[in-house]
Amino acid sequence: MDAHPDPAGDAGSVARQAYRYIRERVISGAYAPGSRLTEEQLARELGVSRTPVREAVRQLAADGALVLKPNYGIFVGAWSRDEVAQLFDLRVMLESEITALAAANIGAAEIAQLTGLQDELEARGCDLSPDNIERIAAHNREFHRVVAAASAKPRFVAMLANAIEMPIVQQTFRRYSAAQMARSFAHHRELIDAFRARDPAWARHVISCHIHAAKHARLDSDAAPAGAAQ
Amino acid sequence: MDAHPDPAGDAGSVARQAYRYIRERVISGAYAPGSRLTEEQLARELGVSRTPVREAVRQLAADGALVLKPNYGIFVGAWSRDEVAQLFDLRVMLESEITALAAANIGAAEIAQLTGLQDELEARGCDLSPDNIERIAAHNREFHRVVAAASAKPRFVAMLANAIEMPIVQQTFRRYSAAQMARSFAHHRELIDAFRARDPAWARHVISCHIHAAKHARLDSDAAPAGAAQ
DNA sequence: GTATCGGGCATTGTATACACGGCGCCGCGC
DNA sequence: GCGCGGCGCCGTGTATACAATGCCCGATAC
Repeated sequence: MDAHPDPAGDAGSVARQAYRYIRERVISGAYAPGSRLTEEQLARELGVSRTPVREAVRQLAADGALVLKPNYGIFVGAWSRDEVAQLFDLRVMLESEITALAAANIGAAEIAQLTGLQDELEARGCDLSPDNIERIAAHNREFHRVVAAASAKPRFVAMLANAIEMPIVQQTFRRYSAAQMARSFAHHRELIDAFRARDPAWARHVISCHIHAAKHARLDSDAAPAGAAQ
Repeated sequence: MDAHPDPAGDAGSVARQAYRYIRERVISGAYAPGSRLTEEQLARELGVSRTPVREAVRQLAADGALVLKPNYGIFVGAWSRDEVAQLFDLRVMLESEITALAAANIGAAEIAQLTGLQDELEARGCDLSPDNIERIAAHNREFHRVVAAASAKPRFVAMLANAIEMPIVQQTFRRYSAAQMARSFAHHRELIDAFRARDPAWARHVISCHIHAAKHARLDSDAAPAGAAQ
């Protein structure tokens, strides 16, 4: 894996690469929730020494992706169904306020940007294959990021979002049905309309619906995961 | 206080000590905002090697207390007046919701606990000497932590609070006048009464006032002292 | 005088070696 | 057979050595 260390596109330090690698494995479920890891094993997997691995692991522990037991071990984070539900409730609070702010402050350029993003999103939306889902998720994050930027407090909103992102992103969005995806897109469209109307209250309620729907999609997909391949 | 989501490492660990030491120096202003630090200097100050210092520094960067420039240096976090104001606005959002939840869920035991804390707080309140201020601040944090615990989502609320704590705690609360302190205490008392009445709306508005007052106290205290250079 | 290029140096980034501490296992005693 | 204490192994915690990187600043050309 490090045998081909892209000479030109050194996409960051080794520690950063390790961070992304481990994070990806945690999110995708390759490391089972609650399971134990060791620094040395990760170092071997990545073909690097323990030092950058330690750095990545500490960072992921701060994100909540891993839990460290001092002088003992590293464990993959695990959240109960109830905790995930709590987290979505918190997200409703946060994003409602942020989106209302955005509706009051947003400019025409940003609305156009959101429209463009949503066009691309829907162009891809028909294909639900795993790797395309990944691209859709990325676009979706970008959409929400632009909304956060329009709230006039982008830096701190990002910090908050980061603090609670991990338990939510783990496995989310990968199991959306076509109907759920369609509803999600409809919410985005309605949100853009609310922005065009500069109507904070409308925007607030749209985003509330959006996240509530996501919450239940997630909880349902946790409950009935049998069929899908990992 | 075990519930405190402090970064990994047991209390005696060198890395943990380094974390607390540097954090304290940043908060107290011993390291001026925006100034540059080096790992080696910090290691010498603490009498340890760079390794645990690096760990502490990374943690503090995640907290927002420090800013790292890759391959170059470590800088103490600095926030503009406007950013601090934004942060307090965000806190109003968050704590309003959390406090309203707490008002709906809180039990008699927790109300008694808050009352006890507030009694202690006011017993100390007359003395505004710097080291006593520190104790008052600790009690104040504990008060708000108990409220968060009553919101039925303590773990994630703590994560959120942690994410935005640093720019606020830096220098805050140290310059409260006697009148401001008295008002703060009055808010706490009123909040307890709102909890007794199980009135979420009342509690929400009390905490809003509380944080708005804190915001302006902080902004004024930033403006007043000799540091007019910035 | 000013802009640009290149070498030196300070500082971070990574690897390796060693120390410390906890957990589990085995043997002993009861 | 069961509980308890010492011992060894495994894994993290810390120190040190070396490599790589980016800024600072002087030299040089225009």
